[in-house]
Amino acid sequence: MNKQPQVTEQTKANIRQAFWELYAQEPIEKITVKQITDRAGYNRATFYLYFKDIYDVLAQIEDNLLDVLEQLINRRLLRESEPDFSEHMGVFLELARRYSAQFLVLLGDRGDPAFASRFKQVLAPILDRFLVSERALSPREAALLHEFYLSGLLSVVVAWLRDPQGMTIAEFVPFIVNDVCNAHL
Amino acid sequence: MNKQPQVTEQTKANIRQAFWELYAQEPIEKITVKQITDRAGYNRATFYLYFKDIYDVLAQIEDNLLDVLEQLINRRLLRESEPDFSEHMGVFLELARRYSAQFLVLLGDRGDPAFASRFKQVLAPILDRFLVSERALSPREAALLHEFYLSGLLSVVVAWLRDPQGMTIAEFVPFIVNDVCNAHL
DNA sequence: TAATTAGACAACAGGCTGTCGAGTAATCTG
DNA sequence: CAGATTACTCGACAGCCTGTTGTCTAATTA
Repeated sequence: MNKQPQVTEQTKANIRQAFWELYAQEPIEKITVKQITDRAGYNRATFYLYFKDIYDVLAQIEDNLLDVLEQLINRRLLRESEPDFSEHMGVFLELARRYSAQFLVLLGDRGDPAFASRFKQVLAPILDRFLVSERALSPREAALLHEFYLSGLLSVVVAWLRDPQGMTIAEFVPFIVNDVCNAHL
Repeated sequence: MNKQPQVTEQTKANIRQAFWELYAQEPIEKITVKQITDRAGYNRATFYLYFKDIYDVLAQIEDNLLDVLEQLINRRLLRESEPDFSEHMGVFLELARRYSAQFLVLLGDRGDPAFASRFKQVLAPILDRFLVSERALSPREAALLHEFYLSGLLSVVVAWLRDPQGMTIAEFVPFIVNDVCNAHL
């Protein structure tokens, strides 16, 4: 029986955690490997056993987060034969709440714009199922309308996450459906 | 007559230009002062006469861009007693086109998320004049709706800029007004 | 013409990065 | 259970980048 890999995983997790605590406080370009390993309690060289550089740590965290999102979408949302927007929104908002600490940092002012792009790519197929228009749009117009809703919805969800004293999911969903999206659902 | 300041300004402009050429190609954290000054044809130390660090160069470029935008808004748009959304949009799109190279980089995947925030703050007062809702919204709801449109419109404009072969301003404005925003104008 | 100022630079100290080889502890094998 | 092997961690090194200081040159001023 091999017990070592657990040590490795624990070490990686500790380093990721230390990185994340720093990343929530200061921009990534000010963070040094020494800061991270000091905080995690390892030698600086140990960092390089598990990560290529500091951006690799961030990438792993992002990949993991997008994986969770993708699983949710593929397993719970895209399978339904009669999709319901409110239900989809509710499910998504629960996930957003659970990972709000990460989302708020990654999508915030010190965050990673590339993450926002990837996030939107993952969400795109869901929006496709609901977006309609009065008038028949050209492919180009449809793509732009899609981009509008994708960015708008993502931003409004982030704004909602930023205000923990604000609306509950039960209040927020009908607001989105009735007041924000009423034109194109 | 003092001719020196012109030399200074030219030097700064050369350094800014060299930085920008690099920034369009690679992420800012990979850029070194040496790269910039080599490209601009100065000694590395000269850089520090005019800029605090590399982020200071970016900040100056961003400030300048937001200044231009703010001037446009204060002088041409907010003064009108009977504002017209289509006209505002058209004026804004001309500016966006003129500076599209900068906007596309700053608002793109390798860009600066803080710039997007500041950009939206500058645009906010304009949107305030046009955004309405069927139902009376609470302040919290109104803020969220505002955020939705601000982010959505900015993203759709960026998507439009990315596609130079795409719609003209004359085609794009009515699309925005009639197909995208029809619910809340 | 002499003094002052602006502009540019070479050189230095200090910090961070990425790597390599050595050391220690845990696991496997005969 | 003893010796070999593997997993894991660390100290140390070379090289690059940063930010600053003092110096040199050329232009401006008096």
